[in-house]
Parts: sequence; C-alpha cells; structure tokens
Amino acid sequence: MPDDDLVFKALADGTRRLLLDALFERDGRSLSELEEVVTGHTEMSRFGVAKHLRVLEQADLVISRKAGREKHHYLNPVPIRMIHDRWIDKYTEGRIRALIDVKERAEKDDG
Amino acid sequence: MPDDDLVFKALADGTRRLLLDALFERDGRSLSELEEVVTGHTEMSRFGVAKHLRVLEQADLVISRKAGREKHHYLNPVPIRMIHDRWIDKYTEGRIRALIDVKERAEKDDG
DNA sequence: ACAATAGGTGACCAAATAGTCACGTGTCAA
DNA sequence: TTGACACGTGACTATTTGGTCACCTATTGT
Repeated sequence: MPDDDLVFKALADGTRRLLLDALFERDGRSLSELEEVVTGHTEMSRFGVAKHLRVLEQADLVISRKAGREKHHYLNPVPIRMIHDRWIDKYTEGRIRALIDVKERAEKDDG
Repeated sequence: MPDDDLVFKALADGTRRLLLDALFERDGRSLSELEEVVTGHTEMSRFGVAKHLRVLEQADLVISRKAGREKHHYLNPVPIRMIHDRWIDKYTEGRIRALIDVKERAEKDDG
C-alpha cells in the first residue's frame, strides 16, 4: 500500500538489480542497450526487460526521458538512500562503515 | 544464487520490514514480543511471524541469541549499508543527502 | 509513401511465495 | 513430575509474480 513497498518489491528481483547496476555504471541507456546487457547474463526477451524497467520506474528508482523514438533511462539514488536512513541512524553509521572496511580488508587478504 | 538475493527478498515483505522497524526502535525482543507488534498492525498467527523472522535471519538482517526458553533478536545493519554502497558512491552521497534534506523541509512546510 | 526501427499493451501460463495448521522439542515453576 | 510456556518443523493451499506472446503506435530514413 505505501509506496515504499514498490521500491522493495522492485529491488527483490535479480534482473532489476542488474539493470540498476548497468545504469549505475553508465546512465542514459535506451531500452535496446539495456536489453543487450540483460541478455548477456540471462536469456530473456525484450518484453521481459521492458516490464522490469516499468517496475523500476513505478518505484521511482529509474527515471526515463523520451528522445525521439528512443527512451533513455537514469538511475535515481534517492529511494536507496531512504532505505539506508530507515534503519541506520547517524550514530551507528560510522561504526558500520568501520565494520565493513574491516571485513573487506579481511576478504582481500583471503583471496 | 548470490546471497544478496536473500537480503532483497527478505526486505520485499511489509511484515518483515515492520519487524526490522520494531528492532530498530528497540533491540533484543523475543518472538512473543515481536508477535504482539505484528498483530497490533495486521492479523497474523505466531507461525507467520516466526517464519518471517527466520527469513530475516537467513538474510543476516537479524541475529538471534537463545536465552533460556526465549530467543532474543537483534538488528544487523551491515547488509543495509551494503545495499546503499552498491548504488551510491561517495561522490554523489553528499548531493543525495542535500536533496533529501530539501525534500523533508518542503514536506514539513506542507503538513 | 514505405519499410525498418524503438518501444508499448493486455492476456495468458508456470513458478515462487505468504500464510495456516497439526504436531514436536526444550525450559521453567509449582 | 507435571503442566504451562516459548519456540520449531514440515506439509498443504491460495495468491502473487516472472516471463512470453500476439498485436499495436510512433519515429526515422530512403
């Protein structure tokens, strides 16, 4: 019911996260370009990709802009940040960061 | 397949987010206490709540510790932080924060 | 004008998920 | 030790969700 539900539901799918990753790496891609990204990882039709993009747009995680017959897509990080702020307050934020740094350092030593 | 999938799937359910909210507000609650929190909002059996908690534990969003016949639950913010870091780099982080602050200020003026 | 390109819509099916229930285990207190 | 309490497990259904398909609109280039 609340619109944060759209955000979490949108993030629950691996293909949609892959799309966000692609847009995080480079913004402004068209549907066709994103389709190629996805089909490089899994087998999925154009319709599937378009459907996933629509879900991301409705969640406001992706913003799109029409340019001629193409549609360019942009990553909107605001909802992500609000997830963070929901369960991590400013006081613990520093501790968490230190924890993750330690963890990453340890994993780097392993591999 | 990757274990980040567990985290996002876990967050995709409203009841589970409610449980995280409850633990964010106060840590160390038992299953019975959390059951009361949930049934205050929706109608759900004890089994449902226990099942949701297990999903959260498997995603490492909640850590539990047995104490006698009770089981205490604690919120683990690390996976949340890693979601944040996946799509928000350090350079845009400042801009986002400013954006959200402006938005909240505007909404406060409205209501 | 016409073909090719880029994208959109609604219906449909298979697979995953939420929720419940009957039953079982361990723990405390009288 | 007996009963009440706190919690766990596995099976079962109803609903949701992921993905595809046939068909449609709009824009570009020749």
